[in-house]
Amino acid sequence: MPEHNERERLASARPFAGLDEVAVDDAAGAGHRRHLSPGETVFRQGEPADELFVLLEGRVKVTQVTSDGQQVVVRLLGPGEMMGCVAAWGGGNYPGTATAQEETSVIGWSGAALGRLVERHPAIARNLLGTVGHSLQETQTRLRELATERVERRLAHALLRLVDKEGRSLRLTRQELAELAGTTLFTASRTLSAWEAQGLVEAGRGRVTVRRPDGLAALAEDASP
Amino acid sequence: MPEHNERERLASARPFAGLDEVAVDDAAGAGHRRHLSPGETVFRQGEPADELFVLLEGRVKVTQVTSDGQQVVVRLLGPGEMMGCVAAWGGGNYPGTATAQEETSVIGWSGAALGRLVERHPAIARNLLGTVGHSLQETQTRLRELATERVERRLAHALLRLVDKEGRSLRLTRQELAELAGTTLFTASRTLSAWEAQGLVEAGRGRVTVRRPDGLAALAEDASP
DNA sequence: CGTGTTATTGATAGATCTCAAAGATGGTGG
DNA sequence: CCACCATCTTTGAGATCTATCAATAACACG
Repeated sequence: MPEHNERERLASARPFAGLDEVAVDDAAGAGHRRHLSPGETVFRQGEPADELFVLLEGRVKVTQVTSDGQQVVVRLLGPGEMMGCVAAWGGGNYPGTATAQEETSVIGWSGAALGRLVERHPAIARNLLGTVGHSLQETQTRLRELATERVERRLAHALLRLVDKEGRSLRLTRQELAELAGTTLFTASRTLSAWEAQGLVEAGRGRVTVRRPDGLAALAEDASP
Repeated sequence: MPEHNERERLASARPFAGLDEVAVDDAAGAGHRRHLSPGETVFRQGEPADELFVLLEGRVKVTQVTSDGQQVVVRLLGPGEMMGCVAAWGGGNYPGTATAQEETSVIGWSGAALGRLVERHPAIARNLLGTVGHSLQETQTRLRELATERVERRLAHALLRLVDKEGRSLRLTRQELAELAGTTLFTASRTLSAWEAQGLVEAGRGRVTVRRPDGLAALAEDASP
């Protein structure tokens, strides 16, 4: 409903950063909105990737499942972030599933609409490239962590990344945290318990509050406690 | 030396796929060549990312090291592939180190030159986006594998990916294979020994030949032997 | 106050890493 | 042509982390 608010959101979203009002309005006009309740999906893994989305309001989780049912959290998104970028270059199918975590609204553009938009405002192309590239770097970093680091450190890194994006009060289950760090619910729970005993975090049902980010950072970087 | 050959290489490289001759020549003219012997680096982790490169000839390995010295192979590149794409959007520093594995020649463009090139030939922007996006997808897949799969499967996947790109005869050490799959030299060696006993592969010093890709695929996908 | 989800904790087994030692391999220079 | 060297590889034994399984507890919600 609040058009004004929506434009602000778009203007602060990565793909449209630094664009003038005209361009943002043009983009806003070309896209179409969609509202989702918790549990509904923006797109599903394997579907043809025909649209690119920007999250206006709410939180979205992007997951990938293996053939045998195991799940990984690929990304957690907050307002202003982009998803489904495969659509931008006609890349076939969505590689993951995007699920709303709370009341969420998104705005989406079809590949064709996006093409026209980029033609009118070439800066968008550069922004898109930067956004995707940024994701690539973050993913490569996670890859390196997963390949070389122990579970406790990976958990610390995962939490710290979330704190950077969303603040110290995080709303996620142990299961989700585990999938982010590539471990199991049980190990995540044990680790959080230990950290809570050390006063590093405060944990509740579906909730983790980081008390001492510096303490976690020490765990994540260094070896010694 | 062979300008003709070079243009063919560029034209078949992902960032320039589908472009007309004029554009390819323009790109070739704007970039500058560099030759590297085994062990020399195209760029190093942490250096300011000022150039984007396309590999014309040879093989290049991109690695990332952790603060405590552990190493991961982020990518292995063959002719026509792109590296250092961070430079395309002024993204700060190279996240990894690119090392020549054999006699190698590359062509590079500064961020500014690339900007001008994209202005003259907008299709390049779309190609770049597609290339980076493709890397992102592949990286996310590896991430999922690393998070959910056992070492043997990860090794199988790593080999299969290489076979797809370079054929059945691969030139890599156990160490490199291990870093690709996120495991140790020792486990990689043991696994290859087992596979060799089953006739799946043939291994030598710095060399792996895949005899039965289907057999590896069965290991990688399914659970049963 | 049930009821279903989420979290905790313990015991156990198994995969994988670590460390150590020895065996191949291929290139190089005398 | 051969001996030598650095590098790569194999294999074993033990330690350790982490997943797995099972049982219980805490929580939120209608």
